[in-house]
Amino acid sequence: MRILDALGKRWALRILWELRDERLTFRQLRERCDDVSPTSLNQRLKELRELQLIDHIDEGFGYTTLGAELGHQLLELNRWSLKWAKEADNHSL
Amino acid sequence: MRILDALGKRWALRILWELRDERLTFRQLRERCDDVSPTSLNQRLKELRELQLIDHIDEGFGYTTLGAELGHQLLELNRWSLKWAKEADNHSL
DNA sequence: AGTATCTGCTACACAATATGTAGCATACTT
DNA sequence: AAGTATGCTACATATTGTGTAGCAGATACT
Repeated sequence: MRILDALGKRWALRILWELRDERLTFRQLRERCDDVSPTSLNQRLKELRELQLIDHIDEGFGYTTLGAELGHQLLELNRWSLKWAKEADNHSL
Repeated sequence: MRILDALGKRWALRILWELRDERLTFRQLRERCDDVSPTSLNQRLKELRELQLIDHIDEGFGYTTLGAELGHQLLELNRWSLKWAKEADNHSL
């Protein structure tokens, strides 16, 4: 469950989500992630790089080939969560 | 991004994963999640219940209808992560 | 009635992790 | 040489998680 544990850490999913369709610099990524602290961001980036999900070539951070596949899954997850938002609201959340 | 943030908290994904094909009691869930502290488990369960992803009727904790859909996504994610494990190993991790 | 054994969950002291602000070192531009 | 990006680190503070013990309720059995 190595990957699930990694994705379960704070900001990990969010970081991957924010990279879904463009490469971002460290600072851009910070802004998108509600100004997460650079310490935390750097820590997560390090881990995600070790897992070979993202890399840091030239113009900032972005998906590796492997990471891109995960990104696709996140898109599905998001499509679902939009539906979730509707239904959960209907049930008075 | 309410849901993504919730899923990004520690143990959240793991908890959902462990419930993928059967209802579990509080204690069973603890064991499956590497003996996570009851404090953390309870905290996460509370949040996931508020999000209407899991419920607690009769025989322990399990998916709601909404949660079951998310569980399906996690199965996909897992299928991918198995493939990931192979490839990442090949690239000398 | 008493004991045993489940259940979900809380208390609390301690440890790990995240936050927020400042700023460094490097590179590129002007 | 001064300005402006980059990724990243330092450090004090706040938040969160951990680990152990145990409570209170329900069910079952003697």
